[in-house]
Amino acid sequence: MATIRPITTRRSQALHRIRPGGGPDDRTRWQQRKSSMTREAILEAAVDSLVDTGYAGLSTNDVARRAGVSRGAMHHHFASRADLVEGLIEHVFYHRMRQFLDDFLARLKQAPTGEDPYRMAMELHWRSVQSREYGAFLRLAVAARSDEALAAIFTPAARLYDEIWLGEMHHAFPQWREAPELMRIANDVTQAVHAGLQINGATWGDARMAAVLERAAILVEDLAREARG
Amino acid sequence: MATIRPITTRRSQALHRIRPGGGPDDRTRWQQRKSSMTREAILEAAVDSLVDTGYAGLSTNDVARRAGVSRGAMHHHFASRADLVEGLIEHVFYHRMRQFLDDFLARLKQAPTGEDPYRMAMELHWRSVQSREYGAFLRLAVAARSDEALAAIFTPAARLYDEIWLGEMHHAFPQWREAPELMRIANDVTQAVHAGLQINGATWGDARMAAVLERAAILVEDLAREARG
DNA sequence: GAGATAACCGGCAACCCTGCCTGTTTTATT
DNA sequence: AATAAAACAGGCAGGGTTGCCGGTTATCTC
Repeated sequence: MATIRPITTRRSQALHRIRPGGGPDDRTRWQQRKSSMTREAILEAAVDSLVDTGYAGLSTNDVARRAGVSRGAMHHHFASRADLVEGLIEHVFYHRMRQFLDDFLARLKQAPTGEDPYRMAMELHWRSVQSREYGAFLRLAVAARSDEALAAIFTPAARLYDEIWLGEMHHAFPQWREAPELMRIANDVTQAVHAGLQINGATWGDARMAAVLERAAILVEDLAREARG
Repeated sequence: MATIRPITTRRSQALHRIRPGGGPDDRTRWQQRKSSMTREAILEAAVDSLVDTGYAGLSTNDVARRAGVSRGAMHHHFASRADLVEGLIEHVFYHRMRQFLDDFLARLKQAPTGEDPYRMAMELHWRSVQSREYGAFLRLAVAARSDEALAAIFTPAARLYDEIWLGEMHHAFPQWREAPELMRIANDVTQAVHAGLQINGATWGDARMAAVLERAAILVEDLAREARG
């Protein structure tokens, strides 16, 4: 049983443990450093390509073009399209989560005493679903519904990050410790509503979106009240 | 201002008004009839192709193959991929809505007095988002987020059907007449949650999905209470 | 400094998709 | 019955994508 330490000293260590290989901040070997930089460039371009053209439209050619990298280099880092997709999934999950958690933990640390932490978290999550990475996530999630090969990579990754995510929430909101299932519901409802709004938002317009967001916030507050007593 | 008639005599006339051209049930001219039958077959195959391969992967070739139709016939009915997409969008919206409204109005008519109509409607909607047509809708909605040409066709169609949909709900639940915006929120929350669950469901599993569905149902009942007084 | 190794380059063959275009068969009109 | 028109068939060129492979350059190791 892991001891629960204050979040301010943790800075989402679970995420760091997950991250494979040394990032671009490896100073000793220039070759490896440059290599991992082009790798990152390729993955960033892959996110763009995925968001622009969709999963089926994602082509190694297009990605190499966008990244300003030769097809040879592309093939060196990712031998096949499947390899690229695998790296892409990792990349998308990691960066989206990292972005949210960094923002979240930072604001939790320096929060004004009056601020409602649930509203704050929901607002940050809402911002995170508007990111490029979430666009990529949506593409992948929808494609995985009917592509078994993709699902075989995507679903386990999604489950892993979901687990880490819930763990972080658990640490961030110790008030819910007596009712973890209520917190999980609050989390799931938030994510579901935000995902749904990303799907239907363009049709409904800002006003209707805002109304739904507000109701979701109230629901989470209700759950928090329920958890306290 | 249109007079409000009992739904049982209406059977979603608005939908019939929308539907372009005579369907396959045109008995006079065999040529036209057969033509519209292959057209339907093509569109059905297009739904399959869209769900299987995604919007970018949707190819006229593949659709013709699935429909068991020559490329010539394909080209005759839909001169370009864009034409096919246009027809496909119409087809998907129409059939999904038609399916839901038919089921909904039928069950409303013969509802046992004890049945909660909101739960019933939500259950039917949940079933409808599990349909093939909703899978196609998801593909299109996600693709339209970054494809302007697609969005130019998709968004107006989505708005039109949304309007008809809300109109039908309005007729079906006259109890909300005093608070139409609350009913709209109930509708939007339901659709958003169900969409979000279609995105995240594979990751979360059935138990978590059920919990979210239950909370959404409670929220809708709260809104109904609020609307009554 | 020299060999080993990793990073990168761009061409080739096979395949698929699109849009167009020329025929052929089936149905409608008169 | 004859002409018009709609429905359908399938080939062709142009372009894009994939996976692979031989060659080149930069970096690491000893």
